[in-house]
Amino acid sequence: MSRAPRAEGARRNWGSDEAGCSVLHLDMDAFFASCELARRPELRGRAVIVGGRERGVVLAATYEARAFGVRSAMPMTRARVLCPQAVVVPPDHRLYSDVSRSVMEILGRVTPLVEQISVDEAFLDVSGARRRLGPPTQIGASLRERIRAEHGITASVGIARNKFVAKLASTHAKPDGMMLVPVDATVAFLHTLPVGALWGVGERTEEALGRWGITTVEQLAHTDLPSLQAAVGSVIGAHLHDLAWGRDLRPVVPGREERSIGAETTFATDQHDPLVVERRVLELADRVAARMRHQGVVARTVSVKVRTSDFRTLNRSRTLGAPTDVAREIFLTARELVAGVDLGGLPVRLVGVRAENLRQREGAAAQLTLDEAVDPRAGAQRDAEVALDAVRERFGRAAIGLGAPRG
DNA sequence: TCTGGGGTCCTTATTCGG
DNA sequence: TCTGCCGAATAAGGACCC
Repeated sequence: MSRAPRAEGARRNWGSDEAGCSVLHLDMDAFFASCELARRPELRGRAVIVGGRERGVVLAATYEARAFGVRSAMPMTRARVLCPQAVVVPPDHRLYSDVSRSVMEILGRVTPLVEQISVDEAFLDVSGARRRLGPPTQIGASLRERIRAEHGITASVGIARNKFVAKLASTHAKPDGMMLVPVDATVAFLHTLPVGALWGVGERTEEALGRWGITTVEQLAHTDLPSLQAAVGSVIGAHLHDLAWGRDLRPVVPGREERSIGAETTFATDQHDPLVVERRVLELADRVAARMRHQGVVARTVSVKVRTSDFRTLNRSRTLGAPTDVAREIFLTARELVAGVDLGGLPVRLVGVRAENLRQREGAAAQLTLDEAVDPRAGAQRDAEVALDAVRERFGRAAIGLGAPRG
């Protein structure tokens, strides 16, 4: 699912010295599509695209589909034109997260130092596992084999001295491969790549660098820092310069806490009716709050996102007096924020609700109790929503919805 | 061709209290 | 009491990642 550009020149054997290379990046190939193939083996060998309906984008495509130019994040309409014979499968996120959890368990048997960075990839620091399990390449090979045997999907592995280089190595090992970048080959490897391969260089930054004549990592490495910072900003400039020389001191951090929880949806057709938008905001607030309660967190800030038909995106946020995990409170705040957005007369394409400034509910308990003392209904509302959680746990999400509060 | 949904982080402007 | 300055928190937007 990675969109980072690759360089054919970088796809070669860079040597076999594993000394100092303890960071392993594991990335599952065409993950969503691989999961679908694993449960429907009759699709193997065919062009398969996982993606939504009319207004969706490609979430994953098998390599057979990619041969026709299909890429992830491409609008489905375009993908169907490029590859009309492809089998299109709607996404089943429950399946993918189940497989993901199981794969992460496999990784956890190697070392507790596993940092999951998305549903389909993770970093491992195997420095402590070498004596027990052998060199990193051996650990990588055995992980790939176990994932294939248990789930029928392939994963690629990059091994290097730090996270950033390991990630680039796995990208260039795909599909179904493994690449080691020895410490003393790191700079040579990086300097075969275009700037767009660097983590943090997207379309805009690539453009900005291009205006300064910088199109390759090697050129970036040899650009003096002040010029670089003038081109892309001081923080990003310094960061990219470090990366271009293979310097990345970020450690592998297991179990990072989430900073925000959100939900958003695009309407099937652009929406003029504010009541329909409001109804959707309620559903989203409900989903967000349920997830917050499930994870035992409360939020101090509520933010909304509105995208108009011309694809302009507007954000509004408000920090609450006291943290909450109650859908009703999130909804009431979100509704006000959305109502305050100047749409310029345009219909709404997308609306989203996000809870930010998260903290554990435990630590915030005193504040919550105080709040409930001021307004006892807040406690009652929360109790009602917890009861809803229990019903949904037994009968499914669709079993029961949250009523729209008045006022 | 017409652009999802889940996030993180950075930048800049504004506000507010001391 | 007024002014200026500073730092922290907030708000909005944007780039980026998978």
